[in-house]
Amino acid sequence: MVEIVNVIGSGLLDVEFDLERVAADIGSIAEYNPDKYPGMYLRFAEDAPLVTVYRTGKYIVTGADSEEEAYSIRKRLLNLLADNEMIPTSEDEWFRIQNFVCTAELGESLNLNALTIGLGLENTEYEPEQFPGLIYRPSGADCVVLLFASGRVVITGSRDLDVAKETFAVVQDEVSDILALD
DNA sequence: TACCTATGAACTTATATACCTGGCTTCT
DNA sequence: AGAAGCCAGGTATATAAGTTCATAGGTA
Repeated sequence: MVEIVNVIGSGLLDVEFDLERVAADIGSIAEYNPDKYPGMYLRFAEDAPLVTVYRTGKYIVTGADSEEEAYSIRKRLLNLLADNEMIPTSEDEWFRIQNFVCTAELGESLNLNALTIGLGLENTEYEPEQFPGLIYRPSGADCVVLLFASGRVVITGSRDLDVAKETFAVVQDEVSDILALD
């Protein structure tokens, strides 16, 4: 069972913002400290995903629990800007999911040293003194899998949820084959 | 050698995972 | 006072973004 824990998306509005003014107009849900970071932060509610808006009109949504939530936050951003007459009307406007961060469970404790060998040294990184997880980059898959001795797994870097799910299924098979020989 | 351009990396945010360490508090 | 426990932060992963600073290379 692959569970989404974080969705990151980015988009473009075909306008240039004066973030100082935008932050002032929007009020307390906006936070802008150009000395610290060039983006303006926007959070609709305490536990809501974070939106980072840039001078160029580009923006990022981080911390969504689903693709739907990321899109609904984007819609709220568009509505908010429209209400404040910073209307981003353009054909160039776009938004896409850039990264799904997921967790999953293999249901058994893992011998990470055996897995490093079994999954292939060229595809794995395991330095327990540096980080307790095994970093696995399955060849061909455009995502990265972190495996922990507890059997818990993190799948990250995928733009497509189905890719993350398929990758986990493959890893699940590979791991059970390797551990059967161990 | 001096100056200019180009590249690249750190910064920030979210999030799970887990292991170590330092600092602080609490209990004996 | 010393031991024990707890909490926070650093370690690593992906990804977008703009700014800023460093370094590399090339040209004069």
